[in-house]
Amino acid sequence: MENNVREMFQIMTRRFGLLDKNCCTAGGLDISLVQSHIIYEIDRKHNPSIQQVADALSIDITTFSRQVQSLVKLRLVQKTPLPEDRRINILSLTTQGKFVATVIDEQMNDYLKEVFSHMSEFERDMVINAVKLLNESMAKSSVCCTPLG
Amino acid sequence: MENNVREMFQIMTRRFGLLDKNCCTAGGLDISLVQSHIIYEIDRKHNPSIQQVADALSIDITTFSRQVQSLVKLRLVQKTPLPEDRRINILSLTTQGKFVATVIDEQMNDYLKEVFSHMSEFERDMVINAVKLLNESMAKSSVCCTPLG
DNA sequence: CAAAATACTTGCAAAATGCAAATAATAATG
DNA sequence: CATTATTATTTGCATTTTGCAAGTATTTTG
Repeated sequence: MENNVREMFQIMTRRFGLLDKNCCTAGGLDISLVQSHIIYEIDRKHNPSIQQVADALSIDITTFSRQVQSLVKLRLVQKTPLPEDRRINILSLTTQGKFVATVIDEQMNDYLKEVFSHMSEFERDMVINAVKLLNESMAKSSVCCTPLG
Repeated sequence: MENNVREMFQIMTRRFGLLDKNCCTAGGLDISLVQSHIIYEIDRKHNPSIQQVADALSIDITTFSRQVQSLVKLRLVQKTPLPEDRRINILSLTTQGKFVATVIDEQMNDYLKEVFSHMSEFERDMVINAVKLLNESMAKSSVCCTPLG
């Protein structure tokens, strides 16, 4: 039993990773896994800086800088220097970028809905509570993942 | 509430992905995320072929072929042609490879133990049941992840 | 104001990726 | 039984991604 716990988490993680990998074609563009995470994070945070998003996703800042450049080139993301500290660049989604974020979000929600359709309502609530609990516990953990939240 | 569901899953997935990213230094070697997944899968399956592992991990077969080559070079993995069909190469872990798999496994289990330590026993059981249920439902899903199990 | 710190970018060189094509072995067909 | 698929894996090649070291620009600190 104890032995299976890691296996269960490994499989679950891999499945969600896979889902991401298949993601995403949106608005006629092929979005990579990393790009979809970046778009998601910019959408979620309120005017994040480059550094903040890189930290949140644990991506090396130099790699991230270039990822942002390519998203800017695709006209999905905008960089705006912060007036009160011009070292800092604020990231935001363009209209096109918001559209892509919405499409990806719908795809993910459809998938989650489909997965939940194989459960009873009781089970569905249990799973949601469990994931919430897991996130809270991981946030408390000293081992990993402090930047996330 | 509905809105938060995807967010919860996104955060959870990212956290477990992160954990993997930090993983692993084992036996004096730095193991990449992809390598740790490959080692895990070879350990888990019984004498898998190259094709089988590539499918299980949804890695392009040509990329995977080269990943295996580098793991062979690191003396963590062995390729053995199958006698009854010499097109097929069976993968197995060397002693060193098994050691690395064990070290990674212990790290992951320690982490899970730490995460669960922030919960009651009741909550822990709920989370484990929920993850099991999730995996079963994802397996039933038509959208994603059929090769996994 | 000079030195240190912060936010970000660029130069490289190494690694990873994936399509197309090759090789090698087996299975299927006529 | 020779020929043609089919399957498993590898290599060529060109592109992309990655991350360290070093750079620029701006702000903070002493």
